[in-house]
Amino acid sequence: MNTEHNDKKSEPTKAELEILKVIWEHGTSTVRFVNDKLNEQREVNYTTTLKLMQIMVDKGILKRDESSMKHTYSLAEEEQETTAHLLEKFVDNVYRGSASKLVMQLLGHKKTSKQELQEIKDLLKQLED
Amino acid sequence: MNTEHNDKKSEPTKAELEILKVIWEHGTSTVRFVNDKLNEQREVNYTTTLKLMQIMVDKGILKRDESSMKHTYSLAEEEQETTAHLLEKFVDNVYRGSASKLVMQLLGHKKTSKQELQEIKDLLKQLED
DNA sequence: CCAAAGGTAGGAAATTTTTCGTACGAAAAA
DNA sequence: TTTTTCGTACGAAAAATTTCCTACCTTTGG
Repeated sequence: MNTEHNDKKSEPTKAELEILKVIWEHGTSTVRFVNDKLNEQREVNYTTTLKLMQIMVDKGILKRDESSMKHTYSLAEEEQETTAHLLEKFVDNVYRGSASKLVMQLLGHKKTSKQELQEIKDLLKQLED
Repeated sequence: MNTEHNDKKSEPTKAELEILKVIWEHGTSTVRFVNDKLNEQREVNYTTTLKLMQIMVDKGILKRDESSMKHTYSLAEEEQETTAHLLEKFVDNVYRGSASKLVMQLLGHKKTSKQELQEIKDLLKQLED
């Protein structure tokens, strides 16, 4: 028996999601890189980010490559798997499971740009097969 | 100066969202009612729910009517305002602001029923005006 | 009137999440 | 070689969230 893993497929917390966002956008990263990105938004201590990423490995959200001194961290699960899971929960929690209610609000929302709207329509057209 | 209010438009926490769900579904409620609903899912102590709802009043998420002994709690903000706000954040956090990416995943998702899918399509058709 | 049932208030404990201090090892620079 | 820089490990503090205990008040039933 080697490493001690935490098996529960736990949801990322708020701070963990921030880190995920960086890795989703830039791919496999070092702690230094992620921390620098976070610091473009707000001040975070390096060891804070390190600790969080270690926790995420323990939770099974990230994988760590320890072969070189500067460990690199990558996704344990595809971005789409994770977001799909988050989306499902979100629809349940906020729209009582009604995906169409969500889309309705999205389309009615001023912040959704014309371009986004057009993309969504195109998408739907494609689905007519 | 009378009551001490907390002005920050703070996001509901996880536990608070559970309570919001009940009030969204059933409207203005007493603590007893909300607590009973919650207990259909998991065991929660009455005073826990009470405390949470008091906190939500302080945060400005709920309003309290204290005129009768059994206080009743109602929404301080329309359901749609709240969910729109949550949705916007969700799109930003999980889909880097791309609403179409979200819809794409929703449509591709097995858990989205045929019926939901049809509703969404109809909705889009309606928007062709 | 008295007891029981059911309500609110508020502090504090318990838990979870976030942050950081300190120790220590490896690599790079002087 | 020595010092400085940069990395990880890990425990524990701090902060946020969730839970519940206790006190006390009001209403209801006997």
